Amino acid sequence: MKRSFQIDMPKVETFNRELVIKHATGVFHDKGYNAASMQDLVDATGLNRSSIYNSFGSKLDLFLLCLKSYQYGFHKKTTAVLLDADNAINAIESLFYMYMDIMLKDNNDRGCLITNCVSEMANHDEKITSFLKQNQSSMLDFMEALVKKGQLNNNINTNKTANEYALYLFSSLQGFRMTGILVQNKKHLTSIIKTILQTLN
Amino acid sequence: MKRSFQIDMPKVETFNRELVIKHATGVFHDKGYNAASMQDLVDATGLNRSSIYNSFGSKLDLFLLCLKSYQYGFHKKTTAVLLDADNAINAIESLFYMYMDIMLKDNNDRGCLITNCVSEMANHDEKITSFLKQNQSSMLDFMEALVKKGQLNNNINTNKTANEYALYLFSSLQGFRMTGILVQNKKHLTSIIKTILQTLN
DNA sequence: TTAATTTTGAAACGTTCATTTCAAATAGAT
DNA sequence: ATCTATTTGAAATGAACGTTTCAAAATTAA
Repeated sequence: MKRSFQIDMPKVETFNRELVIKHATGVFHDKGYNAASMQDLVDATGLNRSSIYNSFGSKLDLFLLCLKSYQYGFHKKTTAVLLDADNAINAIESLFYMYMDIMLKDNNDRGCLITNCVSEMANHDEKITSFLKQNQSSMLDFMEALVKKGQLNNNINTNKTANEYALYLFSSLQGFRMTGILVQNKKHLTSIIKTILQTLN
Repeated sequence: MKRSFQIDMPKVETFNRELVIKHATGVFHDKGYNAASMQDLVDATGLNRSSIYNSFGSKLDLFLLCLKSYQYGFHKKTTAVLLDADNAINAIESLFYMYMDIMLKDNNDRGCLITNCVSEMANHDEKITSFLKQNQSSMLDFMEALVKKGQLNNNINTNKTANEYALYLFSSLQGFRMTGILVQNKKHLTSIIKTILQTLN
């Protein structure tokens, strides 16, 4: 990592870092952290064992990068959805539908990488737990801002505070993602979304 | 397993089968399936390696027994809660509070063993997936019957069918259990429960 | 071309994994 | 006491694990 301090810059990384992380993310997403072996990652990325360690540190370090990349991917998709929506309730609804599309795309959905990570690793590794808490916190902030806007524009009722609805939506979204792993039925999933949102109207 | 066909019945199992499964369940619940090693199970149960294989088959077989035992434990707790409740909406609420108590009891909740299993293993192993689907199906049936009763007694509104509310509650419960892993805050969890139930009134 | 630095490949590291093996100890039924 | 089937303990199995090592190949600035 002293590359920028060097005068010479011989042999530089040849592989596409983003692509490698994308492939690694696929492995972790499909198998989970513990069941994903270094050999799986070697096979999926096309990189050599030692190259992975050279460039990414350890399996856990690589996993953390995948989590962050996944989080960023969500962030990008989300802002795209939000720009399209004319009001808060539609934005939230579109968000759920965006997830549903992802869930139904693969025949065997493996759920949300981050939610799976909560289930598999929360309160075990410190770095992971710290990431998960930060992720949760930013998700809640995001939801709260969205609800607050909806309440100001009278799209969302004020039976509960924005903070309370944010917690509810956060919890509901996790449940929805979990449910979709086994319920691969568009009608059922749509019904769940409608019922989740019913209380906000 | 030909024991019952034998005339003689020498040396019989000495350990308490239920207790062994309870201890094994603790390990699986804490670490997840993949991260739980046979050594962990040997340590936790006090049984010898070979005794575990003799009496329970494989690690996966033992895990399946733990899942079933966990499911049965839920069933027992649930029926106790239901007998105490005077109406369906109270029953559902008590159910969520029952979960909350479990979640707050341990400082570091590890979520629901079965939900974690969905996240870690669904759509991988056939036996596991079959168990999970059966569990989901019976949970949905249970919820639907409860909601139907509530709707008959005018405790639960008929904006949605009992089947739709069952799906919603099932999804919500999973989300609630996931959320509780990182949100160890009674006020927040209580708020989530209230918001989940608001739509049924 | 040379010097500098990284990637690469292949092998090996020591550990841990789930599972098996088997002789010895054990205990119920006769 | 004897027979019979099972549990038990300890060791061993081979495979897979994450990680390290290191010489050779590769690449680029000078």
